[in-house]
Amino acid sequence: MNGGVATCVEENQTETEDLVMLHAKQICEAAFEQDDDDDDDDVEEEFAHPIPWQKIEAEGLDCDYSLLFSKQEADRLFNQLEVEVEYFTGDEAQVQVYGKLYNVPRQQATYGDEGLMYSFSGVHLLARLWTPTLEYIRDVVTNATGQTFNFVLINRYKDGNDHIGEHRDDERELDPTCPIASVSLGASRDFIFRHKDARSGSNPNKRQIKPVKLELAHGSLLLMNAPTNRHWYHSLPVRKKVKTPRINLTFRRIIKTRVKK
DNA sequence: TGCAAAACACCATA
DNA sequence: ATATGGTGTTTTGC
Repeated sequence: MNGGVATCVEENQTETEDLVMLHAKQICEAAFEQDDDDDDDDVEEEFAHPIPWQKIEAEGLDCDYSLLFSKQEADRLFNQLEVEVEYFTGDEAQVQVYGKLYNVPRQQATYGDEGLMYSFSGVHLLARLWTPTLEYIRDVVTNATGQTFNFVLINRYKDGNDHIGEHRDDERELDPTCPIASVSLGASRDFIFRHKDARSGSNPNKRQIKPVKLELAHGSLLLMNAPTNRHWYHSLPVRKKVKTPRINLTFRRIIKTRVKK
């Protein structure tokens, strides 16, 4: 994940806010340029075609982005997941905020190793067993990153109205040394990081830190390395123009906790 | 082209 | 984890 890094960072055009925006198309072009004539003869076969990674860095933020799947394969994986994945329904699809119950504005599912417990919105649940497609994607991600994962959270955004608010991923039961690997399939969506000290409210230490905006493309992989999750919140905002679904898979390594008797 | 309305985005709040 | 409303910006359509 340290291979040739193309500079695709461009300042946003607006004068009111100059945020960093990475455009998927540029990343895509850079990736394929890189791939064309890069055949080193003396590397081992399985590493003969390393993926070009785009490094994304800011104060306390460290991510790597790449196109992991061709359009053809990403299409195939998307279609298979649309058949295979069983999403939460009923209570598990609801959340209570300020005393009111809401349906979460997306669909969610969790899969992982046998018997793996995880906490979600305060309750402890058992992950479903991996499906063949999920195992395949997990293994491709492992080959690309050298990291192993025992759990995946799936979020499905049926269109641009589905979204997720600003949050950090719960660290308590996550292996802090393992990055979170986020695979995107389907509609391309904006993804926004905001530093915790840049958030408003009663923050005595409020600082002016620019958000980092990415566009997560069909077939892409975003690696969120430590300590990103400690300092930066992230969200997937509403985008009314988006009319087609996106499936996001976040692979994690969960530390198995002792079950109380 | 220029304007006004509609749609969208962002932030604060509950 | 949310939706909602106020405010400011961008897009649309005439």
